[in-house]
Amino acid sequence: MKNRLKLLRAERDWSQGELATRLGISRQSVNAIETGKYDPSLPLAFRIADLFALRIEDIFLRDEEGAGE
Amino acid sequence: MKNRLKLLRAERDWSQGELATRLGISRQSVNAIETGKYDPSLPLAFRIADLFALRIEDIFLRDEEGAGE
DNA sequence: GAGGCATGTCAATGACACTTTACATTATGT
DNA sequence: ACATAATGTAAAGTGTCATTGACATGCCTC
Repeated sequence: MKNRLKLLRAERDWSQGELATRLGISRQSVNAIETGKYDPSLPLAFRIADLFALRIEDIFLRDEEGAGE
Repeated sequence: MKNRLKLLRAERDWSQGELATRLGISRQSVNAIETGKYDPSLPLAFRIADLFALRIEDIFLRDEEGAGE
């Protein structure tokens, strides 16, 4: 399960801490998700999608998706 | 976090056990998700969406969504 | 009424999501 | 050189996801 979180965050010039605050989670959780340590829970994935006004499928990708690029 | 799992399963005439097998999880897990005991992990949510050929947002709903119906 | 099937639920266990505290690194500014 | 901000990482703790095994119910059929 890959994700485009780091990219989306960079587009908005947000630090990990700032994104964490907006999501109501810890900075370390943001870091862990970005660096692929684990996947967020489904409710958190929805909050992330809402924050960026995107669909979950546009932020989180199956491991094959977009891999060959 | 609500979900339309029971409905989608009924449309296909699958038992909880049959759905569980197709998803590679236990029957009790299917039951627990359907009865709202907990939400699936994000990877499992993707597997469910793939199985029904739907988007996650079309199966799992924020608590407000479609509530007033 | 006995047998099978689908469902709901409970207890116990292991794995993972998320937390706090803490430390190291790198870059920037004074 | 010192301080600050951002990032990466680690350990320990809590709660939730998901597991198996078991038991009870209702339905359907024989």
